[in-house]
Amino acid sequence: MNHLIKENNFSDIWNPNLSIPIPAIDIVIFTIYQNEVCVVLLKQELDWKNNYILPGWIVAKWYSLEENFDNILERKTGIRWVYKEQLYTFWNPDRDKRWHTISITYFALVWMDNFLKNVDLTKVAIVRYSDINENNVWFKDKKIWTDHFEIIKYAKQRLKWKLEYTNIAKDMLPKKFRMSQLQEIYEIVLWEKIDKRNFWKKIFKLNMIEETWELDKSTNRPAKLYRFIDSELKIYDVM
Amino acid sequence: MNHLIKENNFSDIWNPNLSIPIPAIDIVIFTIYQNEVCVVLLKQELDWKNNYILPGWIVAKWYSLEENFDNILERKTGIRWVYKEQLYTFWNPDRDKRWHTISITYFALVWMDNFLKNVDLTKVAIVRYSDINENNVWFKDKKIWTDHFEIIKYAKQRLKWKLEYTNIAKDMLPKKFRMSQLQEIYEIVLWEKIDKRNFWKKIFKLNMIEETWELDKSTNRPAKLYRFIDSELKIYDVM
DNA sequence: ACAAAAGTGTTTATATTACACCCATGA
DNA sequence: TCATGGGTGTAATATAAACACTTTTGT
Repeated sequence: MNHLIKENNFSDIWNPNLSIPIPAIDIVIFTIYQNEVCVVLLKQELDWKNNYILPGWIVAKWYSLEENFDNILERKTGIRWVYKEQLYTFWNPDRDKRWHTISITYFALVWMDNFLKNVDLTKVAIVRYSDINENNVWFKDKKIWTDHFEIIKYAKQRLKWKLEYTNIAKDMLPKKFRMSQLQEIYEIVLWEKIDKRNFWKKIFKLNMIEETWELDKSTNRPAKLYRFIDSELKIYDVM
Repeated sequence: MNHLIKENNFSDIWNPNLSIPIPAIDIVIFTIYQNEVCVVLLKQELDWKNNYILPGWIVAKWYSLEENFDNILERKTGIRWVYKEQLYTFWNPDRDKRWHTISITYFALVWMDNFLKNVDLTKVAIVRYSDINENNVWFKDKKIWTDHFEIIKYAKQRLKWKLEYTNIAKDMLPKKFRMSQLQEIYEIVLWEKIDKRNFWKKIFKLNMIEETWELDKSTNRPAKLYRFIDSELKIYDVM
């Protein structure tokens, strides 16, 4: 761990007379695991329930939002170097009336293999998006706050939109990948079956990826490996 | 003025040891005036320069972001009841190093006639978007902060996107309008000439507007008046 | 020889673009 | 009667969708 913002208990801000709300960052981390969209949440023993919450913490002064994001992500989950994007800033309708926070939300994407190398699994839970529902209740009696659920839904929507008109899929894949792996990401996130010939044409018309001339022999018939042309997020005019 | 958040000098937050940044709202108000996209800015005498700034102020605790927005907008400009949309939350790279604010930015749209009824023109300036430029300098020696310029550019981009796939134009028009007025909005904001037959087909395929069966006789040949079908913002699948 | 995933084109339907003339009214 | 903006349809092009069989390898 380097460049972590020094531990700060923020003891000065709990004064009930403070006239401003407290800015905080909350992070929705998505990854594809077992052919499903999954969310990384913190396990938290709170009150009498077993709750899951989004990784998040108070924003420290004199550091940029990005620095605060990196710091909170690493501290809370052990993960570093992810794709991140700001989502929205929510007013947090105080769950417990003792304080007022403003939640600046981000979403992050990780390729599962990278994720497993870095994450601290004692701290986090991997939860299928489809297991999170309107009633705030999951299998195994786990619960999530309604406001966090709303944020996750919003993030999922953003992910779908981005997939259709950017090269964001690169953050859910290894550097080199088979065309079928790319298509799988689209099918899982967009939740629809895609014709592979049409998919191929779409991707190549966008000039999103290129051949590496290497072969992946792990499947029966070896498959060409592709890579993304742009290493940064690229927004395409249409798709 | 009703329901205004009570005046608050926020005297407690200027303590240099406060460990959190100060959340603030900044508002980009767009309107169409003299066939151009214009921005509503505050005139401010600051230091030795004549500056224009975005209307904005610190977020008060225990009020939602929306309530804070309405309050700030009315207090700073006299305007009420506008279309508003949150844009992005920026880290404000302290212009003057004495404090650290986080800027939660919104953009707002007003139809010029409504605007003129409500606005306090002693407080604000109407500035053509095209007169704001990279060098922070305008005609008449007026300046704007670089960070505010970036926010305005971002807002303008958002406006263009929204125009293409939502009914947001309703907030820049009277309740009933001629088709040519609607097309004018599109031509001004998108900055391109549009074929009126194709425009007609596009708008009606989206089911965005309907005829009122009234005629506007103010032009040479009377024109049909239309109105928007949905009174709320509607996002169309494609356009 | 069989199973499994890779690879590859054409046809059809839909959506978008380009384009020009007549009409109703006020001055 | 002329100037002004309003009103209207069709053909061409581009884009998107539907669709099935062959190939290569491992077992």
